[in-house]
Amino acid sequence: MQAAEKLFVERGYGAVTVKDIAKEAGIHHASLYHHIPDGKAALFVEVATRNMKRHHEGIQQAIAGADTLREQLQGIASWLLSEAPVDVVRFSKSDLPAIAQATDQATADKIASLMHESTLLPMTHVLHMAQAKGEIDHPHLGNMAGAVFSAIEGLHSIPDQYLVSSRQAMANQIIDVFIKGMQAD
Amino acid sequence: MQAAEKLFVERGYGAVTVKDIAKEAGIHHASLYHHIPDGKAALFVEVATRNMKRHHEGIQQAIAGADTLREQLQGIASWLLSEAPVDVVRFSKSDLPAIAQATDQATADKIASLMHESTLLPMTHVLHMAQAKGEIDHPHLGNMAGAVFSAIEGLHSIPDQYLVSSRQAMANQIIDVFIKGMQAD
DNA sequence: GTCTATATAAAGATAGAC
DNA sequence: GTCTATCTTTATATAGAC
Repeated sequence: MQAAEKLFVERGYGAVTVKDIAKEAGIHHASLYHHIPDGKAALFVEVATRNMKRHHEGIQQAIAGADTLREQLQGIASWLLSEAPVDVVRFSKSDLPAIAQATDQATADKIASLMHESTLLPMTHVLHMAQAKGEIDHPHLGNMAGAVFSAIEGLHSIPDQYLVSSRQAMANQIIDVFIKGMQAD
Repeated sequence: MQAAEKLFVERGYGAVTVKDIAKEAGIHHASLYHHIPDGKAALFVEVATRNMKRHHEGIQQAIAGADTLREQLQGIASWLLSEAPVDVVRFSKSDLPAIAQATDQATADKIASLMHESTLLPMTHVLHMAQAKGEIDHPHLGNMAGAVFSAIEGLHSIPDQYLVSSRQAMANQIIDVFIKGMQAD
């Protein structure tokens, strides 16, 4: 019944009502409270946690299923583009402050940490492994991991009708530019 | 009185209440309706339009104030990092649908177009100019413009306490990688 | 587990005094 | 132009029947 995940992740905490969720699930909104006795904020926390763990899993599998940096990043892009956008800006500036107020700061901090561990750390790890193998040579891999991540996620914002090629093809172009730009002269 | 801009742009339409705006402006929320007789949605439209026009102006000036592609992109980054985040994902997936429902689809479409013209088109133009001068050589400049934009905007999501170097320094690193990656072999 | 009905609180909005 | 007071609608949440 956690199709709440879709709505929360796509539109954010404040922009989704419990009625929206109930409607998506095909039940009356009062019935939802049987499943979420602790209310909307608790549901968001649960759903955000699930979502981040799924992302961690998906990204890890994408990494494990490829050998070269290019293939690994393409696999991560494939995963990210198959999921609802991970809007880190909205998350840190809008969702988490609201959750911190509805519950407490520690809960919000925990989700923020989980997000970082689930998305940026694996990306950074991939770059470090590639650097150890000599595929790239760059002094700021953490920054580059964030940049690649943001660039790929940004593709979600392009409406379908404006797409000239697939988002995956565009992601691959971006990845190629990053890899080439991160190589030693 | 349009300090509503700050709140709307930072947190999004749904996450900001009229009372929040009134409080930020230091007046009672009922007093706000003297200035916004057409309500919250109309205010958002007005504010979003202003915001996009300011961005267009800021980006154009950053471009005009520099000669090389690197300096122009650094100038654009400096502008973007001095402003509240432009969260295109939240905008397209959350804010605009809400505005379309509160007003009409045409109004939402207009803002979306303005956003594209104000941010991505100037960035793309810069890349095309640089290509004409031989600074870069890449077949998908529109995609690259979006990628640079998203990568820079993503820096907003890093909390101050986690910054090891300034956002501008990180933006410059990203720009260098992009330029090098977009150059011909 | 799901519904109807209802309570409570918050948000958007208006009226009218000053 | 700003306030207090009030209205309406919407949202979160609970109670209790089925």
